[in-house]
Amino acid sequence: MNLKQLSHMLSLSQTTVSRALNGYPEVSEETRRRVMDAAKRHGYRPNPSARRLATGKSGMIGYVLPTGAAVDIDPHFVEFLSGLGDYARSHELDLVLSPADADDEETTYRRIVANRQVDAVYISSPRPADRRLALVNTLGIPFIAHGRSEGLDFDYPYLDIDNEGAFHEAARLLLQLGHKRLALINGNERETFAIHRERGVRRALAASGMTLGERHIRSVTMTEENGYRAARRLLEDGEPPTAIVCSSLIMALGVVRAVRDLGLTIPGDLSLIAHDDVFPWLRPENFPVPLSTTRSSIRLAGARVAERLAARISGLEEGARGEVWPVDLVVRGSVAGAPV
Amino acid sequence: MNLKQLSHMLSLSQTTVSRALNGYPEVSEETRRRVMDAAKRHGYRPNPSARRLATGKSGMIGYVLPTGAAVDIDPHFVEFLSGLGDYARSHELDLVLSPADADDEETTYRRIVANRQVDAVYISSPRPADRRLALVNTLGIPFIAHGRSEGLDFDYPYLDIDNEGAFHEAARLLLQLGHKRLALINGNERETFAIHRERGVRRALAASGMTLGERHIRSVTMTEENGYRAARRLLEDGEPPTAIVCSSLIMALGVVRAVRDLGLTIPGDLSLIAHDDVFPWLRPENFPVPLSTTRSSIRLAGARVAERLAARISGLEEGARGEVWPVDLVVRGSVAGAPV
DNA sequence: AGAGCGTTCCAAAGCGCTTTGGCTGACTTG
DNA sequence: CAAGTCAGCCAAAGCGCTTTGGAACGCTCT
Repeated sequence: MNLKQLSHMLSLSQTTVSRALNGYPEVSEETRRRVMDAAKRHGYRPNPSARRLATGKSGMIGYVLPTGAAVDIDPHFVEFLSGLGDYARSHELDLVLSPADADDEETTYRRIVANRQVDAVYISSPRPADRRLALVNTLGIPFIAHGRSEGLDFDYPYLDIDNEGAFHEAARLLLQLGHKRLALINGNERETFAIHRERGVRRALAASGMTLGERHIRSVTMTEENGYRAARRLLEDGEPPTAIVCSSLIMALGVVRAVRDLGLTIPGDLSLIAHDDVFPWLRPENFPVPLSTTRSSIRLAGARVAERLAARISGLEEGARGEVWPVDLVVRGSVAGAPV
Repeated sequence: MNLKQLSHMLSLSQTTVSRALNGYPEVSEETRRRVMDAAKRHGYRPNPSARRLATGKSGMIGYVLPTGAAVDIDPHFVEFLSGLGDYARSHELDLVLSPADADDEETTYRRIVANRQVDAVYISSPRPADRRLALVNTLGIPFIAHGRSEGLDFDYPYLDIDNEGAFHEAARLLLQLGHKRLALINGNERETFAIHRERGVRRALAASGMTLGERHIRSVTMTEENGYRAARRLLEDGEPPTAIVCSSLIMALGVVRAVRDLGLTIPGDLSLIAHDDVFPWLRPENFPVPLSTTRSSIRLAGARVAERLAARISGLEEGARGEVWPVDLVVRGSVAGAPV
């Protein structure tokens, strides 16, 4: 059943039927109703390929997926996707993942824009001066960044959580509990979120007249193993920290293991707070000692990004609106006063 | 630059240019070369929307993503995706994720097929008598299942690992080490892979004249918490197992925690083997006691599925070819002889 | 020389939609 | 009452590609 047949059936022109269906004003209400009815009754669905050729709109949102033998997709991605899907599903929006060589994403961005394969894209975890943002900005395709960049000479729309605030609060709590030696096990230092978190911790320390020494900060890819190594190095130091703030639950697993291996205890010898993006399969309350966290559902962020992307596509949202979500500090058993 | 302009430029018809570019035989080699040259020089790229309308082929592969508030996407998905992307990238194949209500995926499958949105789909972890397989099979779209179903009255192409064999080997090893009380912490019992794994364990036990008692098998969703609970229930039983085979690394985390909480040790009191899909961020060799595993890279599977999907799209692969990959049994410190 | 054939190209008809630029007829306006 | 306005509809021209059904040409063969 295509437009031609449907319009013939109604003794109307394709023009009128098309307009009736797409809510254009130049068609009488009665005709519109008649058309809508017939369309529903015959299960007419406009052919997306045809519509796409005619309009240049695809009804899909895009994501360029960096791949390569040495590239690991962040496990958070799947949760973000869940949220995105939650929204997209109810709006018949599809998501197209365009795998790209991690060393040359630009080509892929250009391709999907030139081909008009998607109506909008989202960009995850932009780094400082992220080239992808500059690129999509000049290419003129609607987009939203999940996370922020720094040092760009233009504004852009984004959704981010208050990483700095979250880690500021976490550090402040630890300081209030009397800890004098704080350490930070952070994500890769090239990531903006890691920079913000470090900033938060530094700000809290500064407020108490302290600083974060070189030796008390580790920036690594967020794996269990790296968490372990970082923690060992910190704890085996001459002046080991009495409290650690850690950028992910997965790394926290490694920290806990290191603490055990060294015969120490949480929170007796070490207080620990980690950031929790809320995984269904690994929950901080189930850590050997329930883990205090700065919590923010990455899933909700996914849904919100999808929603805003849809709004941008339909022109409801414009400009470089930034949105920063507050982060909860959830205190559980893993923090205590500094050891004497 | 479109076909019309290019052909005008060459003083050829659109037909000829199109055929030259697409490798049809009815064009002379000289003309083809001339066309190819000009196309490359002017950076001509056929408009995919137009091509798609004309041919009905989209150059994309599809995946229906079940979503919903209560639905969690399997974290393995992201690794599978990595592999898929590795292959797809080099072939300019995109992947479209169509989010669907988890309770009604059928509508979405019908839509993407009717709309010819994708040239092929893959279906993950089919369950026994999986309706999706029956559906795509009748809809006639090329597909490949990652995993197997059971009890279907037709054959279908799939890629699976030898779950039964893997768990058979794991159980056999434990039996050889003198363990008399084996337990299995499995994935959801409705999943085919869980059924196969159970079958493998039972077969090994049967070969030694033993059986797997009701109390010694747990089938749960694969989270850390469920691993913990299952292990506690097993180990606090009157006749606790001396060895556990476990369906995932994430659950194994929970098992290890339970063992600790109960004041037991691995492998002194309990031997443990888990299945490892190979995550970059959680490695069995880094468990408190290095974990023995049945190992199979889900990432490689993703790449292979993409490859076969591409082959099916281009007609190079046909029929219901099944492919079963062997699984490595990697022995590490977590297994030992049965306690006396 | 004329029929027959294979090669190489072309014009035009799709694919199914949106959108431009009118056309009609009824209704207001001075 | 003529001119202007406006709602409501339509024909046809795109969008840029593939593919069908020839046509033209040069060749071989009888």
